[in-house]
Amino acid sequence: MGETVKRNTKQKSAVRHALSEAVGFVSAQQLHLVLKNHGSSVGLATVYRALNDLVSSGEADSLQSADGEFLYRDCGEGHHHHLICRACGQTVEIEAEKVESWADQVAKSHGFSSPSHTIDIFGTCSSCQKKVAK
Amino acid sequence: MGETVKRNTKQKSAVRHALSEAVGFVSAQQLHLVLKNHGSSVGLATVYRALNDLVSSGEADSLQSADGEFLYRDCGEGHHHHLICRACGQTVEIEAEKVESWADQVAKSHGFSSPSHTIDIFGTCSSCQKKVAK
DNA sequence: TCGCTATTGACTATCATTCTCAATAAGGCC
DNA sequence: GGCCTTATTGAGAATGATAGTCAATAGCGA
Repeated sequence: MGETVKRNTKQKSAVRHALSEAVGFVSAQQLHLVLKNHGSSVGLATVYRALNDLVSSGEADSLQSADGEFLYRDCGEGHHHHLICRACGQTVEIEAEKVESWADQVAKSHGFSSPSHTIDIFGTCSSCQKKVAK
Repeated sequence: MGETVKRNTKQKSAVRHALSEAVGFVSAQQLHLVLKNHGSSVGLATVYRALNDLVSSGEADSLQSADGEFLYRDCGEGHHHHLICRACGQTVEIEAEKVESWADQVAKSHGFSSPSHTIDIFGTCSSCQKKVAK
């Protein structure tokens, strides 16, 4: 059974860095574009692979947008949730300890083990409200 | 400005009915298969259209599975959330009034309007736990 | 530096979902 | 009931995100 030894490559660091620079959530495609525009000609497939690695190692966070696209975000700081503007994509990090424990309790009370959850709030941020109101 | 007048068609009713028969969440593709097997040769595109209509009219609920597929469920009874088994797909409906209002409050306190949210809990149900343990 | 092999990148494959458009049929009107 | 307008359908093709393939490349331990 081979434990694959991870290697650090320029490409992976490039993706990691681009992700840390990005504001809010970005798609793999967006990241790929950004990297191209900055000279790093990283392959699209590599961006996907790097992002998946980052997510499974807990360095990044992922969620699905309303139309099913996967979005990623830099996230060293443990588990948390997001409040996302539907219009401009601005993201606010949310503390949700109560909800966390609620979710775990609900799962346990129904006999479900190893619970995880998806909790995200969407809305229109104040500046986007103004734009619409204009 | 054209208000498109909706028509009731066999196909739409067929989808509605198939959805109401289905247990838990089903994908559009699954529904399409079921309909085919039952003789109704409804087009796949039509299933998608019907499901979208049902969702926007509030007759159905939709969520995204972990791999980005859209799943649908019959749902006349207003807003609620789900506890879903990762292994077998079994679904439990959850009351979450507290969490609802928490989500709305969080949104408002950050100046976000017209809040909506995505709250789903995933876990392994007791019978699937047994299977694995075997 | 050498060698092994994880990783890359260009391409292709997959798969869900949406679009196109001619043909069909729902439902109001007579 | 029959007619007419037009929403809806269905088959297939288009789209678009993500995953797989495989030869070539490049980490990194020795």
